Amino acid sequence: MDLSNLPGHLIRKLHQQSTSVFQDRMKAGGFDLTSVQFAALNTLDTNEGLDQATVAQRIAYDRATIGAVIKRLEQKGLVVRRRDQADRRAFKLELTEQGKALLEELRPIVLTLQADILPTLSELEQATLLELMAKALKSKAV
Amino acid sequence: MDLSNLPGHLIRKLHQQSTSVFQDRMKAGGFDLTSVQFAALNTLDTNEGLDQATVAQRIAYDRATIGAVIKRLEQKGLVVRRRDQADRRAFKLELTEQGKALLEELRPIVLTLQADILPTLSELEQATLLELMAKALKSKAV
DNA sequence: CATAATTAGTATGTATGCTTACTATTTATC
DNA sequence: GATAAATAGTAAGCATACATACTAATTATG
Repeated sequence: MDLSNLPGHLIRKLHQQSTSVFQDRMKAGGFDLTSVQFAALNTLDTNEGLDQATVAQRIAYDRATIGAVIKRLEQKGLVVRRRDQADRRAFKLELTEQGKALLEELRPIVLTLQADILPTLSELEQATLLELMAKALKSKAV
Repeated sequence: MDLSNLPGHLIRKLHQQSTSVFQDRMKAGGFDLTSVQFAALNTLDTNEGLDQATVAQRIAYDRATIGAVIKRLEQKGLVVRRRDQADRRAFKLELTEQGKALLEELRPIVLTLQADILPTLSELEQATLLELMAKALKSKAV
């Protein structure tokens, strides 16, 4: 039984390649941010005042994981957490000026890097792959 | 900037879906094994006496990660490690009878589960996706 | 053949990623 | 309006995943 052609294995390796490219580019640019941290940061910019649970849902992580991610973003001075007065269980999250500035700086880099995740595919092949992945993620029957 | 259509994000979510299906099926069958542990086990069956570094290379993990994985497989009584007399830095890894039996039991389940990772794609679409992923993993120019 | 470079595995530290259980608070329900 | 159910966040535990540094052993090189 050869695993190497099974979906699970191919997907895992592709994910590995993807995060590796992201990390390399961040390191090359002198930035200290993971792809998860970037995703959280980016979600907050377009939606000021979200709480952690909503951020988690938007980028498809569980609450426990996002809690730790936000904690690190806060420690880096990129995000602030304020108790939501309307719902005192929750925090309202906001980017700091530093967070906004970093995000503006990172966005073009992250956009550029996407093509390098799939360097051996033609434009058409990349588009096809993205389309199929998006479809594969839609409404699992289960 | 919408991340949801970028390669990195789609790949991560697909990976998430993939591991989730694997875990669900294992749990449903009453098995206690992760996809990584299965991959290691499967590699050892077809290649008795491999060392950890080679296993890591075969399934594309780093040495530190595979060391912990093998340790857990050993604790579960599925694998034994013997010092390689020809190279006393290394261990030769072998499946126990229990390991072999479990593997035989799991293989058909793992094969079946692969289709459920991509439930919304047609046969042709699945084949196309696998082909493109395989190509995307080939010889990164860098 | 002595020493340098490499290699196998471990240890440590950081960061996901998920589960279960817990507290505090809010919403639903009777 | 009291109580039950649900929700936000945290805590603890387990399992990847990778980088760096370390020890022990092997191989390359002068």
